[in-house]
Amino acid sequence: MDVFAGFHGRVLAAVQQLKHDGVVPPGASIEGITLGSPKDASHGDLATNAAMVLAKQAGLGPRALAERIAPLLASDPHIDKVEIAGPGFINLTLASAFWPRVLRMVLEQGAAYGESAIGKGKAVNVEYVSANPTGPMHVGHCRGAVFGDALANLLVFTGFAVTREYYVNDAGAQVDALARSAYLRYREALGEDIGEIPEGLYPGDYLKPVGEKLAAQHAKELLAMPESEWLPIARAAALQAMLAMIENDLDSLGIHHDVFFSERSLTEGPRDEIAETIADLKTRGLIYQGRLPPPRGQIDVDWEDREQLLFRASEFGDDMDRPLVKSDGTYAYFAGDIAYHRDKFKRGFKTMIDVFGADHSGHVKRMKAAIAALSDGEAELDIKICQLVRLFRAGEPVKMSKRAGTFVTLRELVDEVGAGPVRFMMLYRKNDAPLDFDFVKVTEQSRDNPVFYVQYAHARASSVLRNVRETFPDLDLAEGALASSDLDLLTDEGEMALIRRIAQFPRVVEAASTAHEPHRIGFYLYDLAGDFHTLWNRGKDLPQLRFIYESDRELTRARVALVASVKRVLASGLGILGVHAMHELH
RNA sequence: GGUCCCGUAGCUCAAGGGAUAGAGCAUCUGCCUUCUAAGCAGAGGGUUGAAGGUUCGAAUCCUUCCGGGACCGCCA
Repeated sequence: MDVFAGFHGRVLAAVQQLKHDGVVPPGASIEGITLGSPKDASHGDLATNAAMVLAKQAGLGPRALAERIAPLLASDPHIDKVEIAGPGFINLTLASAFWPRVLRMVLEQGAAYGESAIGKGKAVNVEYVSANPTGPMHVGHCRGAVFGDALANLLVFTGFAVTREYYVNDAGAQVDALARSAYLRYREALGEDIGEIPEGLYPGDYLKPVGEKLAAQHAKELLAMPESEWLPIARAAALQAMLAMIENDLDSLGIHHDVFFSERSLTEGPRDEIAETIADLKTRGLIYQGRLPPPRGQIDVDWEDREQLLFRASEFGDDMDRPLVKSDGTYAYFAGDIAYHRDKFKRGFKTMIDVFGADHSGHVKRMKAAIAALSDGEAELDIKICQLVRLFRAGEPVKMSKRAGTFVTLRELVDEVGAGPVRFMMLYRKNDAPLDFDFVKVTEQSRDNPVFYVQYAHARASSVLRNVRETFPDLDLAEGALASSDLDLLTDEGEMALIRRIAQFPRVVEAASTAHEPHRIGFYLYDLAGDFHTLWNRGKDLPQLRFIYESDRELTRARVALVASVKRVLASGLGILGVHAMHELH
């Protein structure tokens, strides 16, 4: 629950009153009226743009209209001062008695503080990771995985019914290549010298256990079979092992999906869902046989101009129509992806979020086109593209090459710096901006390292709560008990700044959720940690500002309540990011 | 050639269409030996790539250009 929510209603009520009084036309649109916290503290605690938004419609100057609104707000007992400023802002200064309510709310609600009901229980499908099951996960997958997971957490926190989903690309040529690679390892396990793994197959050692398992299960049976018979067996075994490995990698980051959706199941299930999808599109008149122009500006010797089955994606904003069937007669990947999203829609998801890597940016328009076509515009698809991650070690780029085998896996990353730092850093950047990840920096104990800085604040708060027991052993430190402290005793500017910051948390959460931008939580936590550290440091020079103030038990109790609130919000925010809050640093 | 993303302080990046565009690092100036903990406080630093447009109001939305990155039937 946002502590400021009531004030927004107050502003709207004032506008309603003015409509009643004939100052503002009854039909005036109140869209765009906001109530927010000004950046500059001298502008008060809250500010609304109502007068500026309505000025034109009311035929009054913004400031003149503000003069009419202001008295209506001033009557609120929680509002101490109403000022008109700048081009027509109405700035509200809240009564000092208001602020203790914030902390009381935090302490009474505990883990629920900051939760929101804006999701209204709406079903949202978040698809993320969806790495090809052909090997271990590498760093490139990591960002999308963490992003999708944190976004899902954020949506849950704001009242959505979230399903976390992984689309398993277990159909197509690369999975057959995987199967052949596993088959080679099987022969190797039987004692055969297989030599070098041929080009186009997967050379990694991680397939050796699959070969050994096949050998143990089937002995030499598979050797006698034609490829058409052993391939499905090898494929199934390899896929199972790869998925287990991927789930294990994801587990090391605390990531767990609700649904693993098999691409293969679209055509090998009870019905051919891709054929159904194409038929569906056909009845909508969106499928035709035609030719595509060759790609311009690049030489493609393999280009073959041919009639093919096309989806009219261009009618829904895509740049051109898209083929659904390959020249060999099998479905193109896109056809399966449409069928998959159609399946999501049929399962009741009207809001879908796909988290893609930068290399999939070209798919955004066509996927949105497909969703619009299949749902008659009823479903909404947001696609979040995570840009590349560049690895550094103490400022030096880490060279990676898939061929040279110097590729950094997700597992290596987590093993070296830990899941928490990996998650936090992957989220400490907007998704559509590239991200630099420095192995050394994330483990540094400095203000420059936000992971440390935020964790340190939480550990420090925990430390205060431990230490206060020595001075006041009888203080009840439970949040519910601290809520009844005399919070009016908190009057220092540093304390007030902290309370105001804490009061922002619910709005930051809602804004981050609405924008699908979990990074905002990370930046908020950094700011909150900064306010807390600053106040702590002032206690060095001014002992009367210390949280634990031996000569005043009640004041200490109020300050401990503040510290407990900071700790709670830090923990909640870290929880959304999926980072475990530390009680001690080591 | 096209599509998408990015361009903000010296560097790395924030900023729900809102007021004087903010942090950290670096630089400069002071202070300091701890309520177990990263030392602390302050200062300077900007034509938000450029030019138009929409708006009461633009870093944010639209158009064009410049620069950087990703991608560009029949791979998934």
